[in-house]
Amino acid sequence: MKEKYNPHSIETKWQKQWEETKAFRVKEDPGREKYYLLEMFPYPSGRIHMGHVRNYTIGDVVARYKRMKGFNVLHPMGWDAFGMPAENAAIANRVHPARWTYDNIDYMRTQLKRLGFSYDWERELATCDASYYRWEQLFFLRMWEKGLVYRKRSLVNWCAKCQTVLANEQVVGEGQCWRCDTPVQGQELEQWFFRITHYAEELLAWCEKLPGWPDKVLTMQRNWIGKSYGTEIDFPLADGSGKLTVFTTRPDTVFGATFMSLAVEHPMTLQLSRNTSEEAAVLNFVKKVQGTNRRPDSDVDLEKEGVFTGVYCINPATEEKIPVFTANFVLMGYGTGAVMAVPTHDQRDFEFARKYGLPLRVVIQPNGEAPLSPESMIEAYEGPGILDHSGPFNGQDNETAKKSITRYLEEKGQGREKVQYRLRDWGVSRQRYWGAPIPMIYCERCGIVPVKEEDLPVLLPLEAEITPSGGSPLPLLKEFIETVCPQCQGPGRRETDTMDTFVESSWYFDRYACPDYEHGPLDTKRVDYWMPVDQYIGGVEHAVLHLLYSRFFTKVLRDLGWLKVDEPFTNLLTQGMVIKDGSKMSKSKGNVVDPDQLVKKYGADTVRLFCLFASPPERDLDWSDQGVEGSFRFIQRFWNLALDCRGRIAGKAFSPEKVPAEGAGRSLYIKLNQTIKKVTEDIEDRFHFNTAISAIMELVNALYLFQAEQKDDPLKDTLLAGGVETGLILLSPIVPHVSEELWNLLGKKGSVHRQPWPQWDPQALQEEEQVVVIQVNGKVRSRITVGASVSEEEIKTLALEQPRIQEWIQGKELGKVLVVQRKLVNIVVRH
RNA sequence: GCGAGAGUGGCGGAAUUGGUAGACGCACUGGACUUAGGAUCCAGCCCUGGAAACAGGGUGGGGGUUCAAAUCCCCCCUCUCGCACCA
Repeated sequence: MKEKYNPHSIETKWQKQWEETKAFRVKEDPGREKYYLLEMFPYPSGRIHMGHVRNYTIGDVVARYKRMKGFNVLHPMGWDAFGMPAENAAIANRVHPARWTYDNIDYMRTQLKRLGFSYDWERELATCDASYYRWEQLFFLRMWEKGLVYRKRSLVNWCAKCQTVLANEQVVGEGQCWRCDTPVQGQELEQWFFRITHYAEELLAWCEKLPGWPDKVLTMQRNWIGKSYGTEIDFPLADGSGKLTVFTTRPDTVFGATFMSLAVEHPMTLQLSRNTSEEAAVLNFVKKVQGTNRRPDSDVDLEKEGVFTGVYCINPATEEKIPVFTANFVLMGYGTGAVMAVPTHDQRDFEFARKYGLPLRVVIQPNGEAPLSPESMIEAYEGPGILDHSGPFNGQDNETAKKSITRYLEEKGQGREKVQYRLRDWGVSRQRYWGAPIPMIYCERCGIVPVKEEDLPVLLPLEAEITPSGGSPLPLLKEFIETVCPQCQGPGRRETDTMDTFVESSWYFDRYACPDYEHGPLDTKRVDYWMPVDQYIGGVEHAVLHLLYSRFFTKVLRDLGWLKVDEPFTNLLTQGMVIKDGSKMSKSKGNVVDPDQLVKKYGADTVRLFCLFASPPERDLDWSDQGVEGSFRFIQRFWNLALDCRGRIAGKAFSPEKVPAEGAGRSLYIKLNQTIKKVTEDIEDRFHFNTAISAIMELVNALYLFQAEQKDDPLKDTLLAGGVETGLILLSPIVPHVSEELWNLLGKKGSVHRQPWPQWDPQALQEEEQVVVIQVNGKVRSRITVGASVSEEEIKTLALEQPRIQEWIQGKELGKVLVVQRKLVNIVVRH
């Protein structure tokens, strides 16, 4: 009697066994080659979603595959456990964020275990544990000592809903909060910053040395860092009271600068207009601009506006007096917040000049075209050309002029070459409760004083009451705030801001190497063994956020002496989203598929199989309930095959020497080896599990036929045994439970997961008979089957002899006959 | 506007270096088994013509290179993602 495939009993049984035997625990072993496979850890939001299932299934297949290939595989899991949702839940359900978070972790852990992922659960960590974040506080102190942390008053991004500041990287779309989509407002606040700009050049340079990363991600990072070469030019104020400095990538156009524009936030804007007749107008304008959203809409450009500040400065090239404006389109956050305006060669300045009747002077004439004149121009000319109206530089081409004018200004002491980055420092202060406290103290006498290292951790007080208003309760908590200044022993006040949760996720992968280490953040010996991560897998939405921060942090920890690696992730796989009915799964769309229910209905193996089979990992996965049924059917099909021939193959050991030299047995053997090769290469080289699975399906189809047609031959039974067992091994990383069960039911010893990964027999692939396609003028007209020993010359002859081919070439002039690798013959004829 | 990626049957997707377009699966159609089938097995399944053999067309559109193009080159269209007044 054949057992029925019952996924639940099988899966519970093996999961229990893996758990009890700690099957996936790893130890550092310098004698073995390591492989560190990591998936982006989840935020414990309550339940896992299909995106997690997909991400972790992809990772698990690779981890299991690498283990079978003999690597010492680190495959850990943990929780990105600080963050806003816990506070929101606290308000909504009157439950403490800690309680909510740890309950979620407990539930989600069981969900992950039900999917059969091969994690070393002994390395599990949660970033909200003091045993984790205490080290982050230590990093903060050391970075402070090195000048990599500083406090500064500046214009920051404020999310009114989350009631906190956001980093530039966390402002997404059209200026919205990455978490809640609320439009972000600008606010002037004093904040803690990490000096990521110190590493701008290195972060950029290493983009060239990460061949295992997708180009898309590297491009996004390069653009985000945004390096450009240009010149800083000083424009003295006309009254001699100082100067304004601009950054420009077009120093070649400086002779055309007929006015200047300052950002409304530029410190000089209000200062210059003070006590002039323009003061009121400027003040008005600044207020008005700051009150509006200045991000241009996707389709309509914001109209350029500005007002005269009442003062003039001197163009250092022309020595002319030019007016200084403040304008709504000048950004304070880039360059110096002041720009020289060249209306003829910059579209924004052109529009501005036309609106306010400011003078235009053409200083670049396009090559070989009619010369430009200010009267006839309808838009700015931003292309290359020859200098005009530029004094001694007339006649130079503009690229040369960039250098010569910069040199000229340098000699005058009014300019210098400048490399400008778009990247700005990482604001890490969050006005939130559920995060790692920033270990700093304010003292009236000593100013800002770091907490002493021996006093770490600064514990997040768990007795805090979350207020329904949504603000952080920390500033209200006397026991927390009131402390002693470590320097003068006088009264001190603790920093109540917590750290951005992206700080925690910037080094968790290092801590997995030694999650239990108590003498420091990282145990050098273990971390050096495991780092860097060989393969990192996660969503592309972190292309600049988490992935840039992690790269930065790795370099910081290296420079602080805790790490030896320059980069954290050697290879990166960004998986696509899970889509249903044309859009991303979301509660609001109502197209969410619950992993729990699927596992309940079909079992984890089916869910895993479908996630891998439906599309290659980097593409979006289109969810299909019928597709899931198909995956379930395939598992059953394999189950039935294995058990149907259990009697025939029991105790029969496969050996390649016994394979028949020809016939159905030989074909099956060839198919088997083709499958091993295809599956191995698809997993190893490109993570294309979908095609790996198709190949196994083909093998199963072949085994079915073979089993039905080839009977009464013990030799064929051993071949069948070899086919079924190899199929099981190939499938085991994908559907681990059912493969282990069948391995057992077939009476095989040990665990299928401990089997070495099969190798293909290259001989078998070579000697295969080939179908050769015969084309006439590129169109397929016939096919012949040839053996391995047939030469190209013979194939050519055979092809021409074919009656069907004769019909096509008869009476025509025979041209070239091309033979391609025993695959194809193309006969060229003219008529 | 700039940058990146994609466009292949009714659907998800194959075709790895230019060499049989549509593997594998889903859906659908027919058949077998059956009291029954929403189980299982077998077969068919790009379009047009044809009973079939076969012929012609076909990978977003147009052009080109080549014995041969989904694949390479040029132009255009559509979609997705990222950045976006960056001086």
